[in-house]
Amino acid sequence: MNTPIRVLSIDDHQLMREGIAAVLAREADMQVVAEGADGEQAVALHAQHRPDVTLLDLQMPRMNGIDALRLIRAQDAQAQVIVLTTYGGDAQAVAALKAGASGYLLKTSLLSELVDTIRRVHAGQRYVPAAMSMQIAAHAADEPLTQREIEVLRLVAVGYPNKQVANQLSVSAETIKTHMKNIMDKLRAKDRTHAVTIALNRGFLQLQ
Amino acid sequence: MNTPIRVLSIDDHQLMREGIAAVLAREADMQVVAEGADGEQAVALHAQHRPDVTLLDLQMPRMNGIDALRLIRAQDAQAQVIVLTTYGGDAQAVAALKAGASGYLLKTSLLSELVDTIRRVHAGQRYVPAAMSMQIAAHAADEPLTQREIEVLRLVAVGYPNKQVANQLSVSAETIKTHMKNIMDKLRAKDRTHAVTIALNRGFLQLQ
DNA sequence: CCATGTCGATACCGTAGTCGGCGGCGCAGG
DNA sequence: CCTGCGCCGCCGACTACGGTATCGACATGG
Repeated sequence: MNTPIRVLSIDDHQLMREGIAAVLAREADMQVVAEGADGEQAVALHAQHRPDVTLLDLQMPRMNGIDALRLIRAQDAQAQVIVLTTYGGDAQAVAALKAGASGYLLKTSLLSELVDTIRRVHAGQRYVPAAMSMQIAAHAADEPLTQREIEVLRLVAVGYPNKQVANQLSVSAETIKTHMKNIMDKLRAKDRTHAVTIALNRGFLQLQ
Repeated sequence: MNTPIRVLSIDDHQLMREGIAAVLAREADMQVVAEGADGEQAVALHAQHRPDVTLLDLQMPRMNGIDALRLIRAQDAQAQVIVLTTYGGDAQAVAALKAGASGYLLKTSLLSELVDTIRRVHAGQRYVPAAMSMQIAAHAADEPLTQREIEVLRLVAVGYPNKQVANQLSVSAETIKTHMKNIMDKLRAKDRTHAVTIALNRGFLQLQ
């Protein structure tokens, strides 16, 4: 290990970054070369340092992790990014992997799993731990929501009746009903309220 | 500083505990005496070590932080506990402070804020940073939801119609309608779906 | 070309949400 | 003490909205 793995760490929690730094400092073959607190910094720091591996949180201010990931991969198709998040649901994980993530870890992971994943990803492997893979697999057969459906659901979540959603999106209320029907079928929800909580749990929607 | 502040650190994220440990290790007047990963460990470790200050996450497996906090304070009314959480909404913060927390910090806090709060709390002060205080103050005039109302809302969140909520709670459907009316008034929600998302945001309900 | 997403409609029924009113229980303050 | 007051529970009637079913249509893109 003459040349250590150069790691970029992106997380809006300063405490979490300290934790990551402390853990990686104990590994002889790893070195944190830069840290950032939001998506914009992630893109800038990646361009500047070209790290071997980037640890990236989702849910950050200014620019979310998925968008940052896409931009990083657009600038450097070889970029190796491991998403390290609290919990996003299977939909977010799928979105991250589709956007080119090489790993998807939860912050509840063991430290050994983190350093292990960094080494595997640096070696060119894609690695998603078993627990997360199973989560994803459990919903692999489910049709994902379309962008439009998510848009509709986001408005429903904040209490808009169908008619107002329709106005907002400049379509008829009947169209919204059709969308809601499809959404509830896909999510196997009993009603619109249930659809929203399922979508939150699975990561199609975020709070706020 | 001949006798350092003895700190107990409770968080289900091993990475976060590492971060806390790394930060406190740099402070000459602080010392982490034990770490735990859930509420039950929190209670046991507090009884065993009698730390000066306990850092406590909410949202942990086995026993949540609020219940652990209550048990710790029941065993030792002098226990100084700082809640350190991702974000729970004002309702959770209020619940924590009512349960006897001496501080309420977000994991997004600056490191300086954490060590500062530990020193203040150890000195006997109650300390809640400005950002959080304002959050709480913004809803101080709002009437909180009753236990019963939360119970109703929890069932509504998973798609139960009023009639089934009524059966579940062995009351009439009209009673549930009354509860829902009161809930929506208190939360200023437009409908039941909105009520659920507001309750999630403010920490009256948790996902899952 | 055909699958998919988007949009639209009609009609029916059940549920949600509003309004106003009623009663009992337990607890803190005059 | 008993008087509120808050919480819980209950009722009926009315209106609005949600959810179902079953259609049809058009554009895009693999």
